[in-house]
Amino acid sequence: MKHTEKRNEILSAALELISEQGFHKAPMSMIADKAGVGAGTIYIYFENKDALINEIYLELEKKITSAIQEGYSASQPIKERFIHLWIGLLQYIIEHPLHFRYMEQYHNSPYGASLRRDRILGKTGNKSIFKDLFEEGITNHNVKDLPIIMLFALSFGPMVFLARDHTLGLIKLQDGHITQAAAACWEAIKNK
Amino acid sequence: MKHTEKRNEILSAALELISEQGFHKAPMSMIADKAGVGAGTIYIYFENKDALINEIYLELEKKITSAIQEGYSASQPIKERFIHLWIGLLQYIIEHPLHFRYMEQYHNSPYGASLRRDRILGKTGNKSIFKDLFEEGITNHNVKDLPIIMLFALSFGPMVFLARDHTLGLIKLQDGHITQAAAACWEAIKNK
DNA sequence: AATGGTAGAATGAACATTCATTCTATATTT
DNA sequence: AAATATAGAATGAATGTTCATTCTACCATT
Repeated sequence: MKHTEKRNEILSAALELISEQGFHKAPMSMIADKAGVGAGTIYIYFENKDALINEIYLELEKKITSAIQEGYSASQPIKERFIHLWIGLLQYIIEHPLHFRYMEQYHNSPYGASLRRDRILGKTGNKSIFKDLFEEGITNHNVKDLPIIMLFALSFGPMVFLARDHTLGLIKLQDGHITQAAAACWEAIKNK
Repeated sequence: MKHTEKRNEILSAALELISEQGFHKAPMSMIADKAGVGAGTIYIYFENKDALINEIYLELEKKITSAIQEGYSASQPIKERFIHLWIGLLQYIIEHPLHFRYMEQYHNSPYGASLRRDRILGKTGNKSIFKDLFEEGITNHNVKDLPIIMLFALSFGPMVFLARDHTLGLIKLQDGHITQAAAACWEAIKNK
């Protein structure tokens, strides 16, 4: 087995266990077993458990970012672009429940809190496609002139709730529901 | 110190530590210290750590439920009632950041996974002020005819995001922001 | 002195991490 | 080509730490 392959085995074993059981119920020994690898081997590929956890997060983020860009056309009206991105992201979440559960866990842990703080308060070239879209919308008076972070909350808060309910089986999201929810979020942020 | 007092000392020490550090970084010994009590004493008042954790959750739930009912006037128009409840709940969260952080932790843990928000939603016959309001709105065509759980997501998803950002110090919510957010949520669910 | 309640030390289980040893694949020599 | 040497990768038992929970000696009250 090649170096990269083994690394990926470890990453995906950890992703699966942590998503399903949480950080504390996913011991390194169990991750090693699931990856078909010795416990010590993990430490050849990752400095420690924290590093492994952060690495998984970064990889998921990369995948999600590239997934939602797909089919994005900068030439469309802003409303259509917003709805395209919103639906694309929710679609991704529904198709990758483990990824979503992992991100949730991460965000609700010290790991995620400090990362988020750095991202938002630090000024290190933190651009995102959504941020760009919101800024454009504010400039052109298509979107309410609110702090970006509030626009994020209005757009993604409902999405996360819906995704959670869906993965928990409390609701079976139909295409119609998704379209309606996207439109409702647009109505929440659009300028009247 | 009376029996009830000591019990409360333990509950509030645990609430504070767990809110700030998370379940696993809040050892029983530390809770005991903070409560000014021996470690073993906690086991006189609570069967084990799980029981303590669940008890805190139940007490918080009771407090929050009664707090949001305050000043609620069933005779007002539905929009005003919605905004009153929404702002009241966010206000409570802002004034009790520890309570909010605790609830968040709990929901994102094995403990809370089962309970979930059917409590607040009143899925199990348990009357809920929100559910009633949404149902009334749908009947009278003031609110979009969507599944209750979606209306819930649209209304409270943004609130949870805002509260999280606020308690993390990422945003300082002004009264104006809160009012605007409440109005935006109403716009998301109202019938056009 | 007997009772009831409490403190905090003792216990043992779970876990992350380390490290001495074994294995494997490639290079070097014959 | 076969035989041997070597680097570095992999292993998993051992270690030290952190906890939840239990146990015992002590204190206050009667």
